[in-house]
Amino acid sequence: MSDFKKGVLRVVKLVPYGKVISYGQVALYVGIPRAARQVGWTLNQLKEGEKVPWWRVVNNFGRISIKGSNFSAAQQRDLLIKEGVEVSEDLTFEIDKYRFMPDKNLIKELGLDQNYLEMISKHIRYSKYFR
DNA sequence: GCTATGACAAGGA
DNA sequence: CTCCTTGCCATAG
Repeated sequence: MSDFKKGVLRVVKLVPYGKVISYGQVALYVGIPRAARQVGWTLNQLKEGEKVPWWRVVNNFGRISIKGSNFSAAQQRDLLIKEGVEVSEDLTFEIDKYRFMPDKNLIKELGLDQNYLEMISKHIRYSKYFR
């Protein structure tokens, strides 16, 4: 398995019950800031046995954007609602209310190198989800 | 090694 | 708000 895929699975597993994370955020924590599309691609490859809470991964605008997959948007909505996320019929919700924000320790555990973190801190667009 | 393909993101019309 | 365009980059073939 590629490092990228391993990283994605690892990050997604960190997201707790009732919280969500965006594709871009996952990419950020894996260490490749603009690989959001690949995160979606990776989740699409999931096999049944892998215990990964894929339904907690959503797009950055508070919308379920799953397409052409083993799973459907309706399924994802049901799973999220079951965890207390109030998803409307049009598949949107208040992402700020449910977004997973790792604390400093957790970020440290991700093992991202210092240069990367420093680089991110200079880009407002990406530093938003590190605190 | 090269091309096409996305469960994306952001900005503009 | 909704569409459209561009940038993006790990895989599959």
